Amino acid sequence: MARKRRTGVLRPASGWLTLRVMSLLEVGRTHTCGELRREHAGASVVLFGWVHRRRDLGARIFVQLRDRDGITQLDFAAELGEEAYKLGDSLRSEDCIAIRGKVADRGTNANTDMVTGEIEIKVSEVEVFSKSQTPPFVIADDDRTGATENLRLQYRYLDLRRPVMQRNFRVRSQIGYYTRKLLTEGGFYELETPAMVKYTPGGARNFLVPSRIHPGQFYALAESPQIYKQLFMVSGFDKYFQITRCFRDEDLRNDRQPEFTQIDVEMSFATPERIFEPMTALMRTLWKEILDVELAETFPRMSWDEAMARYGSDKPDVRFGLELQAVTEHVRDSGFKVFDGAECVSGLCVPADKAGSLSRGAIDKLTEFVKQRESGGAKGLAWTRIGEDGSWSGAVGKNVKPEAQKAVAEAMGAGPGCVLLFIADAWETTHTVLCNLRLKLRDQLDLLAGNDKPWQFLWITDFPMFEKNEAGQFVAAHHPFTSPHDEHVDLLVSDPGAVRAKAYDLVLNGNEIGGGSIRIHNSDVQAKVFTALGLSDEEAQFKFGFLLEAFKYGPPPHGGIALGLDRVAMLMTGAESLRDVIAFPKTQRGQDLMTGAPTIADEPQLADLYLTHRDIPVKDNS
RNA sequence: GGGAUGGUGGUUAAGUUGGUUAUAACGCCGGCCUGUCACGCCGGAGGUCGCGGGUUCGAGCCCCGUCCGUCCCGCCA
Repeated sequence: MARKRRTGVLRPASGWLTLRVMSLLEVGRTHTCGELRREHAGASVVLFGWVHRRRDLGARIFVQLRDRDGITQLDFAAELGEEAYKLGDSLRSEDCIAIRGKVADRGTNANTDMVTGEIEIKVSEVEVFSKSQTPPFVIADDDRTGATENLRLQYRYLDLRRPVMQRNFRVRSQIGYYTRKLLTEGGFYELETPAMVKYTPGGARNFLVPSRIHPGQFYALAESPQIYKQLFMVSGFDKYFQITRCFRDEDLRNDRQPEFTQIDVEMSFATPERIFEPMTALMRTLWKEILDVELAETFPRMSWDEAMARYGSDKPDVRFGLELQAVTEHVRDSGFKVFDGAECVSGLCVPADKAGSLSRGAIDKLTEFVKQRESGGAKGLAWTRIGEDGSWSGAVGKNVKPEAQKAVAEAMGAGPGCVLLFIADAWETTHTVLCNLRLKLRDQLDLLAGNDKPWQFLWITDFPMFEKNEAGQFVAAHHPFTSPHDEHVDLLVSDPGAVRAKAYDLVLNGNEIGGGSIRIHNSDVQAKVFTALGLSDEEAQFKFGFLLEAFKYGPPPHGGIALGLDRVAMLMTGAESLRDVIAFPKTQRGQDLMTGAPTIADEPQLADLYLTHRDIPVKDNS
C-alpha cells in the first residue's frame, strides 16, 4: 500500500516556507566530502557524513566530516549561525549529521595534506541524523587504528568505516565492474551455476547442507563451478564467465577463507594461448583503469619444469634474481661427504654487493631456518665465502676438490666476495628449502630495492599431470578432466609421473592468482586418465557419470581458468590479509565474530532435518 | 591434528627474581581557549589482569587445564 510521504503532507504551498521546513535530508547533498576545491569557494553546499574528529578551540570549533569519498573540514562559530554553533558544540565522534554552509577558501591556512585542504565549510545549519555512542576504537584515517583484529571483526561495520577499508572495497567493486564489462564485451555470457551441488568425495572437503525433503541426504556447497561450466560448453554457450562464490571446508590461512570469490571462465575451441589472451587483457584493463598502471602487452610463459629448476617453486617471484643453480653433476666425487651422497645438490649465489651483511652469525641463523620443518626441513646448510683470490672458506672450501670448486663457481657465475649457499638433499626437499631460503633472503637483504617493475605477471605452463600422495598413489594435480599434452598420452600408462598437462597458473609477484587447464573431451583419453588414477569404471560412473554421459553428445574442445578475485583485490590494494578485502570475513577458526556464527542449531530444526548430534564438547565461552 | 605467539581500564601497550596503592599513552567526562588540522592547557572518572584450578604467607608474574585472536606446517587451487 502506498504511504503518503510525511514531508509531502507538511510541505506548505509557499516556496520560502518550504525551505525552512524541509529537512536537509529532503534537500539532499550537493557534494561528497571528497570533492570540494578552491574553485567552489562561495558556493552554498549541503554535506552528509560522520563526525571524524572535532577540535574545540572555544568560540570556534573545527569538525572533520567524513563520508566514503573523503574528509572535509567544517568551521562552526557563533557568528556563522548561533544554533549551528550550539549543535556543533554537542557533536561527538561518529555522530551522523547533515550540514549546510558556504565553501570558504582557506588561503594561506590551507592543509596541504588533505585533498580538500584548500577549503572549509562555514556552517550555518546542522541536522543531527543520529548520535553515536563512543566507538570502541578510533576510526583512524589510515592503518593506525591500533585496535586488534579481534575487536575490529567484532565491530566490523565500524572497521569498514575506516578510509583505508572504504578504498579497498571501492577497488574490489571496480574489479567486478571492469571484469563484467570487458568479458561481456568480449563475447562471454555471464551465467550462473548452483551453489548447492552434488557431493563428490575427493579434492577439498565440502560443506554439507542437509536436505529436509530427503532425510539423511545432503547437498554440498560448490568448491567451484568446474563441472557445470564444462557442461555449459557442451551446451554450446561457447564462452562463459561468472563472478562466483566458492566454498571449501579446509583450514584457513592469511590468504584463505572458507568462502571466497572466483572469476570463473570457460571457452570452447580453446588452446592455452587462447585463454591467456582475454585474461591478459583483463589484467591489463584492471591495472590500467583502477591503478593507472600500464602492464606489459603479454606476460612471459615459463614451464613448470623450468620454474622448479630456476626458482624451486611453481609460483616464483621473478622480481629479483638469486636463482637456484643445480650443481649435482659438478660435485659428484667432490670429496665432500655432504655432497657426494646426496640425490640433489643445488645452491644460491649471493652476489658480492649483497653478501657483505651475511656475517657468520647471520648464516648460522639461515642454517637454523633451513632446518625448520616449515621451511622444508633440510639437514643443514653448506656455505662458503669466496675470497679475493678466489679461495673458498670453511668446511666446504676445505673438503671440495679444487677442480670441483672451479666447475661450481663457473656454473653459478660466482666470483670474489660472493657467498654460496648449498642444500644437498632429496630433489624435492632441496628445491622447497632453497625456494624458502630465496624468499627469506629477498626480505633480509632487501633484494627488491630499486625494482622498477613492481607488477610481474607470469604464466606457469605444462604442470605435471599427476602428483603422488603420501601413500605413493598418483592423484590428479589439477583435476581429473585436465588434458595431458597430446604427445604424452602414451605415457599415461607407461610413466604417469612424466606426463605434462595442458594446465597453467597465472602468477603475480610470487602469488598464484589463478589457474586452469584445457579439458579432456575425448573419452579414450579420459578413460586412460581414470585408469592412471586408479579409478574404476564404476567409481567414475558414480562420481562423474552425468558428465561422461554429456560428453557422448559432441563436446567441443574446451578449457578455462579461475582467478581468485579476493587475492587480486588484496594485491591491488596492498592489503596484508584477505580479510581486509572481504567485508565480513571469518577468523582463522572459521567464526564470524560479529554475529557469532556458527551456532548450535536447536532441536526442532535438527528434527526437521532428521539430524541428531553426537556428544558436543562443552565450550567455556568466557 | 601439530608448532609458534599474544590476551592487563573503552583502546593500545609496560609491568624486573613472586612482595606495599597495577603504570603510561590515546580515548571518555568536566573546565578554559577564535585558526585548529593527531589542536593545546588544567582537572576527573574508569581494572574480576581471558576463564577455571593448583603451588605459595602472598600470583598479572610460576604450574596444569581451557577459551579466543594471529602466523605457520599438515590440509587446500
